[in-house]
Amino acid sequence: MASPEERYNFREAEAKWQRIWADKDSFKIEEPSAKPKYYVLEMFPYPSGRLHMGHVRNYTLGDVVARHKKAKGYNVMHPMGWDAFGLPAENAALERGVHPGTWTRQNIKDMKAQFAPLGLSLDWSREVTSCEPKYYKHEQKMFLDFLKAGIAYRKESWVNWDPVEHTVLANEQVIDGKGWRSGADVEQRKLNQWFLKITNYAEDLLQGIETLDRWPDKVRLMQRNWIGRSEGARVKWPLVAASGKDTGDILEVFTTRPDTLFGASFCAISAQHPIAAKVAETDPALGDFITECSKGGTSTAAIETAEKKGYDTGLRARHPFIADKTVPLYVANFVLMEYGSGAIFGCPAHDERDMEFARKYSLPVRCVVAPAGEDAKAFAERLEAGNVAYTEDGVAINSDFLNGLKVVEAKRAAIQKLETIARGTGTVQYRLRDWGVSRQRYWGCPIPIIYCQGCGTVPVPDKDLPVTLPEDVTFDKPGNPLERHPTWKHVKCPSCGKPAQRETDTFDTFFESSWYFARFCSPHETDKPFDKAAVEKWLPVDQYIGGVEHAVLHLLYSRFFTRAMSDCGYLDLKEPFAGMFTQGMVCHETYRLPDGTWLEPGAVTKQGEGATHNGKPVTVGRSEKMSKSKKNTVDPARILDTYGADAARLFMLSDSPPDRDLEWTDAGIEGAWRYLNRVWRLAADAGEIPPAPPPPVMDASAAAVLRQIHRAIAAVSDDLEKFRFNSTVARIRELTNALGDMDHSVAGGNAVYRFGVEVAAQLINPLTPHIAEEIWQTLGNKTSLTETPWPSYDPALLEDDTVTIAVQVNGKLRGTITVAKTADKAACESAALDLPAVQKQLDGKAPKKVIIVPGKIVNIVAA
RNA sequence: GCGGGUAUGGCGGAAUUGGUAGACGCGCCUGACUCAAAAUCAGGUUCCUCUGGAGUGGGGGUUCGAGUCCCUCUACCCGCACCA
Repeated sequence: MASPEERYNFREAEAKWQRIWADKDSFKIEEPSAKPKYYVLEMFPYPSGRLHMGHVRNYTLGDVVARHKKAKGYNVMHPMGWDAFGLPAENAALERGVHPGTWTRQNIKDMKAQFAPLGLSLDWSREVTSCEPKYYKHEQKMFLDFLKAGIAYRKESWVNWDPVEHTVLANEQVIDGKGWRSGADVEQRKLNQWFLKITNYAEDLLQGIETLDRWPDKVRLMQRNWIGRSEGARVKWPLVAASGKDTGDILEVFTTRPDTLFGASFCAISAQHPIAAKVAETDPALGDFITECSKGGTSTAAIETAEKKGYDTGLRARHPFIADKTVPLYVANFVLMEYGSGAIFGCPAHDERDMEFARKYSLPVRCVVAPAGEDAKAFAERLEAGNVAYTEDGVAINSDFLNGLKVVEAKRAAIQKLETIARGTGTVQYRLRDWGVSRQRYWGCPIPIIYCQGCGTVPVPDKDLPVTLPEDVTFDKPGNPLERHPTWKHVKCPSCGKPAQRETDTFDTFFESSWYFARFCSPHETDKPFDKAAVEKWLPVDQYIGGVEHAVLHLLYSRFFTRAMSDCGYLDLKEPFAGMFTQGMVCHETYRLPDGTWLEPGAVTKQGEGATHNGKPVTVGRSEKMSKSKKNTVDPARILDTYGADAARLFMLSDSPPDRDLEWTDAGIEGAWRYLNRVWRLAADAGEIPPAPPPPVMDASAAAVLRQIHRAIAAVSDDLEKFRFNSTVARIRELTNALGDMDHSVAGGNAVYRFGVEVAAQLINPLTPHIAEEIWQTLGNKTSLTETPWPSYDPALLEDDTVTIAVQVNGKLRGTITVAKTADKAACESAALDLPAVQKQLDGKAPKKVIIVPGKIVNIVAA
């Protein structure tokens, strides 16, 4: 038995319980089981080789859920694996000459070892590694099924091209329009690439969001906006050459504001639009402009923040409604080829961007919508003279047959007319684009396609799957190693037998993460990706947890993939994640020397207000996301070694709400560590008390603590369900504070105290499982907390008979009264009016009005 | 540029439907124990011009009553389709 003075030995205890859990297979699912299933999943990590605090936070959150649900009587599945394909492995190969496979597999080994001391309730027997053929072969098959089902197709699309390195760059590798390594101006190039038809599912993905009631509203909103459904019209504008003759081309423009067609003053097309290319053939200056637009990368952010520029093609476009009216056609750098038809019409009076463009190129501004009830003529004059567009609701003016209609009605009428005169149609447009899955990289899943001169695009036959990556590749030359491998890409055409070539592109790594949650349900299946029955039993994931940075892409791709897999007969499900939780980042203060170099936290000595490094003053910067570049990282291994897993977990859970950013502080982890020792001393005391039920008659103080214990169970249970882990910790601390303060010598004192410590161990178990088990054992329990049901509370013990309520005069607090819970309004009022502070405020006058909310407040309104 | 979010003591945060702002903790202060330190324990800690007043990023509004609802402004953070 530990003496109260002895400090808690986390090293011994944590290793001991981790061994016991492993020996007993405590975290495997029960099979068979009558219990309801619960699937807890954290986003599987990219094996960078170093576990960082963001991982620790993510997996701790999941572990709390998993352990709590297990105690609540669920059959819990909590797997882990590796998102093992990706760019960093190729960068390592390039920079250090290590093979991506060697590097990745070593990292997995290292990281798995770093996981162990965290004490997570993971079932490692389900581990999956996405870079292994036994995993990725299934997605090659899926892709071929998608191809058959018309979900996969090939088309040309634009990429960031580094002219020096001769490689395609990721957007993050394009910095200010230049390649990150070469520094050369990045160009946009067209390549043939594979796409998945996620746009076919746009409406269903949008509708599905409504069913995701256990997702954060902000994520649902972001997905809705990403899909970006908008109703509008496609409008046809026949083009007219400078000579006044029709060219025969018809420009198709998408607009959400067909009601403003009468205010059109120009049309604009993307620099990548076919018409732009055609005009450029005879106009070298336009060619230069297009080249200029192609510099700076493909990212939407870069395109939309660039200065708005246009080039007048000299062509004009025929207005659909006004006979003989034409507007100039520009090529503009802000028009996206990927959205709508790659062409817009500009109505400067009612669109900010068009207004800016019109002022820059001296184009007319014609007001065609005025706010209802205002003098339309005066409003129009003001608007046309100014630089601010009017984008609000209103009534059509200067618009022929639309005049007098409200915006919504005018849109409808305009579309109807367009359709009648065959100059356009009403359509629904989505911002969502098809998912480009081709990557010109080595370290990814090979796309199982063969190109034959005679037969064209030929899928690799099932019997030849998987197409595995060759291991003997070199990274000494720029470009994709698969492309220049001596033999790998040269194969016989499966259909005609003549020499043919493999597709050398690999899949986007989002491909692997779009179905791994299903693979976890039957990870050892060899001839199919997963067993249908297993997937039907375990999916959807009941609680998915990960960073908010994945709020759109990964989650949307997974939702799409689940639908696509269902359509190909793999399963029968639409939504893979029933519950979603997005955690915040882990941040730390930053430190810099006067010369601007970043310093690691360990290199900085803090003294009072200031900080120094080897005697030199250090600037303490604000807290930012932990990153290698700013050197503000804290190594979890060091923390675990110094304070143990429980302290690290407790601090991460207690300091901030899980969905917000967490600031890592040394003081915080120290505080958590001290608390664990305090709890440990309580437990040591309680261990001395023989178990006994509380006596029927006990002292009022002991009875009050007993009520508090029951309140703690209720509050903690509720907080855990709602992901309020920081207040969970606060509630548990309140409980242990009360236990520490209570007088054991009163009637029932010992029994209540012992019961309180037992409950505290159970409540804290999901958060700090090692010390909880140790306490549980100290109290003489023979079973593990992993097999112990969650404590229940007696609702009758949750509340006191009396309640203290606030008394306000004119909304300002002047005192409190303590009344019986059942006290009526009259009793509350007279008690409140009796307060000396209230008397003073009233100054002898009668109150004008008294508002009484029983159990809450009395507010006296004085004259 | 577009989309999403956040703002409360010296610090992290709490306040679940509009009802006692600052729970719980960190830090700090005072005291006890100690030769001393650490650890531990007890007490205190929103601010101010302090018998009162102010106060939840700034300004305005609704209400008996606003951190919470509405309008407006500011600052910071995240995502933007080839990082994962």
